[in-house]
Amino acid sequence: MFIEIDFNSEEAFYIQLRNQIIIGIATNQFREGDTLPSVRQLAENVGINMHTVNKAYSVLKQEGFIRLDRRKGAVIALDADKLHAMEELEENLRVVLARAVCKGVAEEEVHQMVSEIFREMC
Amino acid sequence: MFIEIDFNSEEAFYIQLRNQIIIGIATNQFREGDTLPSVRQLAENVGINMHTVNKAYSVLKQEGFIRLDRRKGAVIALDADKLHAMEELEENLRVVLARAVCKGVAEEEVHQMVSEIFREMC
DNA sequence: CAGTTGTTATACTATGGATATAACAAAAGA
DNA sequence: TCTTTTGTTATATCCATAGTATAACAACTG
Repeated sequence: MFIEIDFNSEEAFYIQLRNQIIIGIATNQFREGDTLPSVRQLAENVGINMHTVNKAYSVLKQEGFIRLDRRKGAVIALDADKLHAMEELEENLRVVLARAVCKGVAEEEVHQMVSEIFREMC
Repeated sequence: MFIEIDFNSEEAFYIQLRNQIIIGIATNQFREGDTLPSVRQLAENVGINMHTVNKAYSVLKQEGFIRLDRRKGAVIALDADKLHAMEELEENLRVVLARAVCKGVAEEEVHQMVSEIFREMC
């Protein structure tokens, strides 16, 4: 799995890391039980500070995507709190879709895009 | 149209304003040509500073949702750059859906949610 | 034993969010 | 004409966050 930082992006480094890892899990490049690189290792690989990686991992733990093990490090472990995930999804979709609707994107086009993205996942 | 600030939210005030106005446009509470409240007026109504509202309006202009007129103020005016909107939508959906997929949300459930949200818009 | 792990603590810089005043030209209303 | 309101611009300040830099410690690994 390739993780890399876009240093020109306005998105915070730890958010970029978080999102890429979540997409990695969704696309099955990381699976339940797999171990992520150590904070020092990943930090060196992508060229950022150790604490920034640590923050990304902390957020991922707090959001229920990984478990932080003293001996194994960061392990993929999903909490599967589906109700909470659905609520969060709806809030996010409402904003994201509103932006698209204003610019003339049709419902059918959204459904197609959703199907296409799901084809890459699971 | 009710615009209000959640002072406990972690989201920046100007982002909250931006999102609510965009949703307002998408749900037809604001229509092309309608005028938004003046920066001073809206600032007083929702209880925040004038410059924060000004920033929200600047972002909305830069993103192609309103036009800032010397005489009329902030006027709803969509640039309808659909190609750009589609690209942005796909990027956003990829992250948002990945989070949901990890927590066990099924494709069919997403389609239903999209349809439901579209029912509130247009 | 040496090296690596996660973890915690502290300190510093830079940036961004939010506020507070202030001022100005242009437009609107009386 | 006078006053008010408009958008706009310019400073300045305060605080939180992002990112980096060292450092140290206990626990696990080889």
